[in-house]
Order: sequence, then C-alpha cells, then structure tokens
Amino acid sequence: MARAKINDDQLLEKLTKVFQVYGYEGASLSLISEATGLQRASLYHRFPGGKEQMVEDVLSHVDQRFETYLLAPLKTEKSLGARVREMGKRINEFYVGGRRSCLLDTLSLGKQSGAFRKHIKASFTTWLGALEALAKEAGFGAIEARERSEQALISIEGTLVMARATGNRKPFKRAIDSLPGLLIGA
Amino acid sequence: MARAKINDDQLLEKLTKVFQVYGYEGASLSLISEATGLQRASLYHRFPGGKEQMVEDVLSHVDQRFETYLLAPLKTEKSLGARVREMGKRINEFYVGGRRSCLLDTLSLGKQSGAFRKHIKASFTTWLGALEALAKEAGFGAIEARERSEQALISIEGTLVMARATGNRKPFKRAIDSLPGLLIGA
DNA sequence: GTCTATAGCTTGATAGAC
DNA sequence: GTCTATCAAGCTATAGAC
Repeated sequence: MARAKINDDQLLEKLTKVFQVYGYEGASLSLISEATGLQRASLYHRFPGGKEQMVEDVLSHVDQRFETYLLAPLKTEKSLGARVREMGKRINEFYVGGRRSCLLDTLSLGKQSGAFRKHIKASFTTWLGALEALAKEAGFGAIEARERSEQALISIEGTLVMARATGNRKPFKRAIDSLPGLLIGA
Repeated sequence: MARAKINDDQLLEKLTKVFQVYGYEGASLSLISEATGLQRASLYHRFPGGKEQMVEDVLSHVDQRFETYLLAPLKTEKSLGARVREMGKRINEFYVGGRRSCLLDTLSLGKQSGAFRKHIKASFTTWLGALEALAKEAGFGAIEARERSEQALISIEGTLVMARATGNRKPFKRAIDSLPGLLIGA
C-alpha cells in the first residue's frame, strides 16, 4: 500500500476540469493520466468502473460542491440581495470567469451521454429548484418564479457556450451581474 | 467513375447531423460511414482532408444555409414582425424543435477545436451581425441593438443546451417566440 | 466514385510485480 | 496504491481493384 499521490478531492477536481474542457469522448485516459499524474492502472484502482465511473463520481462531487458552496449562501440569514450576489460570485469562481464549460453541457454530448442523462437531469433540476425557491421567497408567484429561474440557468449556459465558441466572456459576466435583478427583482 | 450514391448537399446534411449529435471526437468514421452509407475510403475521396475537412465543409455549408434560408426572410419587403417570425420558424425547423444542438457548441469542445475556432467565431459574428442590423432597423440604438441581438443568441444557445441535457424543449420554443419582442420590441 | 483490404496508431482496460 | 507491460478493439488514414 504505497501512499496516495493525490487525494480524492484533488483527483476529482482535476477530472472535473478535464471533462469540462474535452467532454466525455475527448477525455482520453492518456489525457486524464497526464492531468492527474496517475498512470492508467492507478486510475483503474481508484475508479474500478473506468471512465464511466469517473464521470458519475465527478457529477456527484460537483453536486456536492454546488450544495455546500455555490448555493450555500442562499441559506444564510443575510439580505436577499447579499445572498444572490454572493452566489453569483461563487458561480463566477466555479466557471473561472467563463473560461470553463458546464459539465451538464459537455457531458450531454455523444454516444455515451445516455448513461449519465439521469444524473445530469437531476443535477439540473436541483439547481433550478434552488433558484426557484429563492425567487418565490422574493415574492414572485409560482409561475413567474419558475420562469425566472429557468431564465437564469439559460443565460448562464448560453453565455458559457458563447464564451467557449468566441472567446468573449463579457456576456457571461453580465449574466452573473443580472442574477439579482432576474431572481429577486432587485 | 461509378455514379455518386449521394450528392454533396445530402452528404453535408448527414454530416451536419452527426456532428450536431456527437461533436468532433465522438463522430467516428464508423459512425459517419453508417450515417452516410459511404465506406471510409469513399469518404476520403470526397473529403481528402479527412475529418477536419468534413467539419470545415459542414461549417461552410451551414453558413450558406443560414445566409440563404434562415436569415433570408430578414431581407424581404414584408413587415419587421413578419420577417422575424418567419426567421424564427426557420430556426426552429433547423434545430428540429430543439432536438438538435448548435454546431458552434458541439464543435468548440475538445482538443481539435482550435482548428475550427476561427471559422466558428466568424459564423457566430455573422449571425450576430444580422440580428443586430435588424434591431437597429427597428429603431434601437447601437448599444441596445447589440445587447438585444446577443441576448437572442444566448437564449437560443442556452435553451438548446437545456433541451439536450434535460429533454425539456419548452424553453427553446419560448426563446423562439420571444425573438420578435427581443429584436424589434414587438 | 465506390469498394475491400490493410497499415499503424491510440484507445479503454487488465495482469501482476513492488 | 502505484507502477510497467500488455491486450484486444477501435481509431484515422491509405493503397489499389473495379
């Protein structure tokens, strides 16, 4: 039992980055090996289920990061505005100012995507639900709260695609800045 | 010189679909061969530059389709509203009601994406320019016209990602229906 | 212009030593 | 837990017959 070169959290974060940049089929084991500093066989020791398990574990890890970090500010005692602004700051951090793509985008592409669809859909729904609850707390009715939270997610996904395709990250920044207005009307 | 099994236009449309669904790395030659009905060697006869040339040609073909079909209604003599609505109808058609992804999304992922970035960026800019011109014609100032056309593209890209990731195509339909309000304020 | 056959490399995955 | 060595299968691409 030699000592681990990299702990689980660090490993999953390296993997997250690789899947954000290359997607599922583009993320070859060679690439993953290079990014993590672990040889193929070591990767299979950590993830006996291979690439598919890597993706599942990455998705779960990101779910957890969202729950305990990105969306956590929403459950504090601060003002609605302060909560949304803090969440925006963390979302911006997570996507490195628009330089990284959303996993729900990059992993929903291609042949293998069916295997993760359930998880991806669930993650999306959870994220949506958190924003929706916030909009309701701000006084919006059920239908409007729903539409506004969807609008928020759509603008984030759309601007991330635009940032990747064109290199223009300003719309992403603007989308983040628009979150308070969109979600709590302020 | 045996007769062609499939003409250039039909071939490029089959390829478009494959790259929309699988992205660059996911679109293997076996998959392409199956989708087009042509064997590997025949594909290399039609595209001597291999997969990279296929993508370049697909992007150019889609540029042309946008110019001569999707965006063509904007240059007619009809009312602004009628023009935008007709364009929306054709955009919806092109993306098969949200069942297909945008190539600017699927091809900007992965290792190879650098090779197409220039083309992708140019296509994006052209599309944006057409919508911007329309918004200006509707009376919006330069800055607002720019923002509104960006917003239109972002909502389309974002809703297409959402449709792929969750299967929910309603936001895409709504984005199409919102184009008149967004671009000409009606 | 399409085909079969094949080359050479990369892929995801495994066996077994330390 | 990590490693080297190895495997079969898949990949992109090419040669040459019809």
